[in-house]
Amino acid sequence: MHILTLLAKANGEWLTSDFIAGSININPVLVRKEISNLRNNGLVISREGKNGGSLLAKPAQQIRVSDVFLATRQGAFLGTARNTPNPDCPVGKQINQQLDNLYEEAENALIQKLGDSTLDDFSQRFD
Amino acid sequence: MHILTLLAKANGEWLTSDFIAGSININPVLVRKEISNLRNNGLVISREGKNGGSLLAKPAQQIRVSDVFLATRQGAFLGTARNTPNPDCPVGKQINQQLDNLYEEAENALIQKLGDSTLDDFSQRFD
DNA sequence: AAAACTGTAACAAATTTTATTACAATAAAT
DNA sequence: ATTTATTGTAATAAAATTTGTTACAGTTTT
Repeated sequence: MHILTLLAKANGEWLTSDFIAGSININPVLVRKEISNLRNNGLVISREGKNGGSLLAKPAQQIRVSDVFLATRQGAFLGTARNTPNPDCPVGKQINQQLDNLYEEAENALIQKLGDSTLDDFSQRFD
Repeated sequence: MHILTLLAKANGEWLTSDFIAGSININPVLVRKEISNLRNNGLVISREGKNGGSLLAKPAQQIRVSDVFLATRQGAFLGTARNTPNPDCPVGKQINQQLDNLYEEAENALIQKLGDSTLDDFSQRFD
């Protein structure tokens, strides 16, 4: 959201990973990695070379916050089952599947809520 | 949820941390730590000594899934801001506050959804 | 040709999570 | 009473994940 907000407020200027990293206060390589992901999800475009940088791929009014969530989430966001429960226990045997079901329902409610507002709405909250 | 589901299906029997750990397939000390948290949140009661263990503090019909979420979440669940953005950037200066606002709204929608079902509903999904 | 960028890989450091060991305190069973 | 089984908790260790760094080839403008 930080990256995208900067891009939304850049008004067509190509922002460099260095500039963005300076605002977030992290390493530019991490910014480039995340931008790579946002690009793969159709939210930004980038150009290489001198005067390169990134730009929103479409108007901020057309990017829902849920699109950002979907692009940036990594697997299940509510609890990542890192353990392998006991298959000989009736609960252990099914718990991961049942939790996945529960999480999916919960996520759908969340996504619906996040679909109510756009990147433009969000970025207008800043001075 | 795994711990609570086992307790819900135990029908008044005191389950030991060893038994629960065997179902989850983790170390019993981790179970005792989480039970300590659930106890502090009024969801389970425990007793020490021989034949000790834990029990639900109230009927599973009276425990909403949102109660479990609220008891077990650690801080903000959507993105934990571990970085300190640049205070000299208009976006950096405000981003954490604005994200907190966004997350809070989103969480409220999630909590409302999770309030629709109870631990009893969840545990009945198991054989 | 030089300068300013991106893209990406390889590696290192820091942080967080998970596991283990240990043991005092407690309560039931014998 | 003593033994046994259990919780509660601290201290420490190991493993996994996240974050940061360095390096450099490739790209595009000047």
